[in-house]
Amino acid sequence: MPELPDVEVFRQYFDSTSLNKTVTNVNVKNTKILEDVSVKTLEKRLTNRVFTETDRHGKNMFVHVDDKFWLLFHFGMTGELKYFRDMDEDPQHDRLLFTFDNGYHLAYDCQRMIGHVRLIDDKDKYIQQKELGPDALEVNLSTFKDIIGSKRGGIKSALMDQNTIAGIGNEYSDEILFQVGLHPKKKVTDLGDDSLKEIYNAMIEVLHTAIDAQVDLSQFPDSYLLPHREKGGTCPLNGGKIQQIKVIGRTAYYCPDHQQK
DNA sequence: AGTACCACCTGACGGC
DNA sequence: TGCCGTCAGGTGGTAC
Repeated sequence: MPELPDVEVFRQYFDSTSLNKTVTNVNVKNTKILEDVSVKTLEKRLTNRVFTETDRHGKNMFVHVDDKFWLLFHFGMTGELKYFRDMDEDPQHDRLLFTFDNGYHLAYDCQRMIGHVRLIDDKDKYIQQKELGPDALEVNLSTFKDIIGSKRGGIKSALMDQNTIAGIGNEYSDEILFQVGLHPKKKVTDLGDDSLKEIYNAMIEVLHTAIDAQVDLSQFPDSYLLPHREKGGTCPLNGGKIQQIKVIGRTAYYCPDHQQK
């Protein structure tokens, strides 16, 4: 599901396909994905414009339009981008389609329509208004220890809280805790300085590794949980059976043999 | 402040 | 074969 590494790969994909071309047509195929903007306004403000650069904060992708304002993509659970020429390649759940002056198209495909698109004038102000925490790949160790260390609940919920650190969701929080050998429900207050530092290092390592692998699970290291994160999965470290538990309403996967409370 | 639970939304899957 | 309940999970709202 689109978490920080996925969104970063989408951003790189967007950069390599859709920058510096004039948008000749904007086609909103399902209005449910629009947030605080009408079809008319979106079409009017994007037609005949150029996407000039991109940025990302957590799971949010920002696209600068004529260096003036921003188009925000949030991918929800099932969002993705596809760039193509012939309309027979138009993906099944295309909700928003751009056409460029070279005849190619960019589709925002979102099966479950939990993602959304909106226009933003001031990106930093938007991040502030949403009260998002620092981006997981931008935050430094000292800030990480301060903000995670001040939490009272479990470590998994702290890592997934976008207002604490932005970018980590259910799957990557499982991977990070797997790498450091901590139980998902371990209380943050029971963690020492060294543990927080280990979690921080694992977070950076896991996120970079996933981006380098272009989030292709078959390219992940053998020692990673994610390729084995399923019912009946086997721990790649000790052959133990991967367990599932509910943590703040999410299904957490972990290896009980080496991830203890 | 943290957690529990619900809603949004579609499609896959298991049970009968 | 086909219908139904459940689940996936990012986000946001409400209740405790």
